[in-house]
Amino acid sequence: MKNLSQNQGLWLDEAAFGQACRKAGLADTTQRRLIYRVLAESFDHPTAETVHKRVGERLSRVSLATVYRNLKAFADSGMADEVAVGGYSARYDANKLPHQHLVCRSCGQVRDYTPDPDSDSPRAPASSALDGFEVDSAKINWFGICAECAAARPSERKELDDKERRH
Amino acid sequence: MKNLSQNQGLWLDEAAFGQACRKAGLADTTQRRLIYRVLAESFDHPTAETVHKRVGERLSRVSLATVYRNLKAFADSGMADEVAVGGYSARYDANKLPHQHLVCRSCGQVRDYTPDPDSDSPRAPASSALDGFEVDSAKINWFGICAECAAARPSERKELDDKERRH
DNA sequence: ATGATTGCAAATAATTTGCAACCAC
DNA sequence: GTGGTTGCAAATTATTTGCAATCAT
Repeated sequence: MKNLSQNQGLWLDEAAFGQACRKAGLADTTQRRLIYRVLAESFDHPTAETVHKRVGERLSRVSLATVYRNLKAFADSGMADEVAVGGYSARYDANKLPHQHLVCRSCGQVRDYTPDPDSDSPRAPASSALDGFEVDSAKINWFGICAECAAARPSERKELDDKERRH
Repeated sequence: MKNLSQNQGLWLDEAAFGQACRKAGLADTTQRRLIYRVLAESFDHPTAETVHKRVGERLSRVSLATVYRNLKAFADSGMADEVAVGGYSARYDANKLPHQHLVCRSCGQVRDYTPDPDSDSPRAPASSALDGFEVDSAKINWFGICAECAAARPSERKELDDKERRH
């Protein structure tokens, strides 16, 4: 597990977490803290199930329902984002710095991609073209085949979990 | 219902549909045809439930399972796309021309947005930055508040269906 | 103290699947 | 004919919810 001191602004440290909770009207509980910490240190955009598994590997007996409730609470309060890439289950991401995603059609992995600020970022749509729709944020996903899957001959490719399918 | 003759390349006409089915190894059945037609004439990125409802308004008794099976078949064969915007259910889109989506956080509606080809489109990531990931397509969603929701005072805003929530 | 949060189990929602009858090629 | 497709009902999977006990403020 990565040390929290390596944080480069991607996630909230202990103090910032407490502050964010207070601002959102959320109590600062052991479970909540742990769920957030696990999410913040996961770079694979885990589902609720996966977060639950990882929380379980660590410490306490946190119920799956609590994981669901908290991931949603984080998303509602802006402490984390939902990543919608297709697939039956929701994925979450604690990285609040602007970034995009690379989604492999073969194995389903989701990687962060941070474009070069001035050259690669899509410009927000000109508001003149939107008759009144006010854009406040973007979610950009690039689909393709990751290096590992491309390297493996098709027959050897890591199969998608059923739950990851549907792109 | 819009006349198929208004098609401007967005969807497959009768002949092209048959051809696409053959290429994908799919039989050309009444239900399949009808489901595709309903999807192609829907501009709101409907869920399977919604497509099923619309198919039912039209004609035959097509089962929900068949709608699910076919929407997935269309997506697998490239005849349609899944639109992942968050929310519990999958949405589908028969429009194969490159475009982006505007998603209202308040009412959940999903609108097409076709950027000005040279100015607004995001450039594909430079492959040098992706260590081996081969991008083949993009899905771009802009989130915000639509004109109708912005106009309504907050209390009057059309509430999200539970199923539409989760952005 | 008071209200938010948790765990558990039961409920709901979305989607998939097995199988026999049926339709397209 | 033969294999793909459909409808139906039952099964699965993901997520939510009610409620009593417990924790945070």
